[in-house]
Amino acid sequence: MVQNITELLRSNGFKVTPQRLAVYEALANTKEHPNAEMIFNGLQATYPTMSLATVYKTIDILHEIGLVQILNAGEDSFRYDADVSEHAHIRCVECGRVDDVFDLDTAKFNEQIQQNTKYRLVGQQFYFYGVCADCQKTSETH
Amino acid sequence: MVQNITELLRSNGFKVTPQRLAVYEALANTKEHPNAEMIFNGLQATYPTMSLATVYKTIDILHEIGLVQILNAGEDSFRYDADVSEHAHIRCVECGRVDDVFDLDTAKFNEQIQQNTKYRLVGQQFYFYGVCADCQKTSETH
DNA sequence: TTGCTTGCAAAGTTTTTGCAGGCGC
DNA sequence: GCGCCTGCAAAAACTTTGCAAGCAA
Repeated sequence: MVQNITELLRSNGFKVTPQRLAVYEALANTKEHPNAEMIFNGLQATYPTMSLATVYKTIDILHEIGLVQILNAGEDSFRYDADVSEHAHIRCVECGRVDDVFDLDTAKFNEQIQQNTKYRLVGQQFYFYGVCADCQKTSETH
Repeated sequence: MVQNITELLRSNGFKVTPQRLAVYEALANTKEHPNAEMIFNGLQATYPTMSLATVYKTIDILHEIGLVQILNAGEDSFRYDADVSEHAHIRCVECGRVDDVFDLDTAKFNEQIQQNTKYRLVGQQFYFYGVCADCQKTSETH
């Protein structure tokens, strides 16, 4: 982490509150790519008064200051990831879990986009869909 | 088109109705990647009694029989594409338009996924985000 | 004729908004 | 103390569902 969340919030004119720290911590300590409700549920034990609206508002801020990336893996809800490095994701079409996919070489795409379209590129998201190891085992037993 | 929609519906046990043909035609005749409401609005003139629920139900069937792919370009609503070939999409972060991106070489990813994860791969979706030509012009004038 | 399909309305889900009280600074 | 922030409730946006009437086969 180049700069801690407290500093980043302050320098962007946001106040530092326990809720904001808690939501970020929850995201930073999991690889589950939770959606808002999963974050909310996870915080119920330690922050019983936390509201779902606050989770959404906080994520909005965390995304704005570059601490969280927003995923759209073909579900009804958005998922969030505190690892903002450029990496792809893969979702299990059976159980819905979402995992990271690192080390894909996508560098040359930027160039191709510049050539094939008239867009000025600002970002990208790559999603793969498949059946995870656990679900493959389960189907074998049928 | 390898097989026409009428045949495909029948062979999958679905009835052929004017609504189903109309929704598919609407999707096949545009490159706008419309969402359900856009399709619904576009059909209002010729099918005044068409309901939004029918659009959703029809898309569900069209997707099931492989005539439509579902896009999740980071918006609140899903978009749909009657071009089911494997190709990427790019969305303008200013105006929201979604365009096709063809000819990206993603073949070697399949192999990399098999090596880096334990998933059995079944599909993929690549999204790019940028500023389209029109919106670049607009911002220049500011 | 049979039963899938439509279209309306209602409900469900996810996310956003309004506002009074509370807290960071 | 000032003004942003929280949490509740209500609303908004999108999608799904239930059901009576209608149409494809």
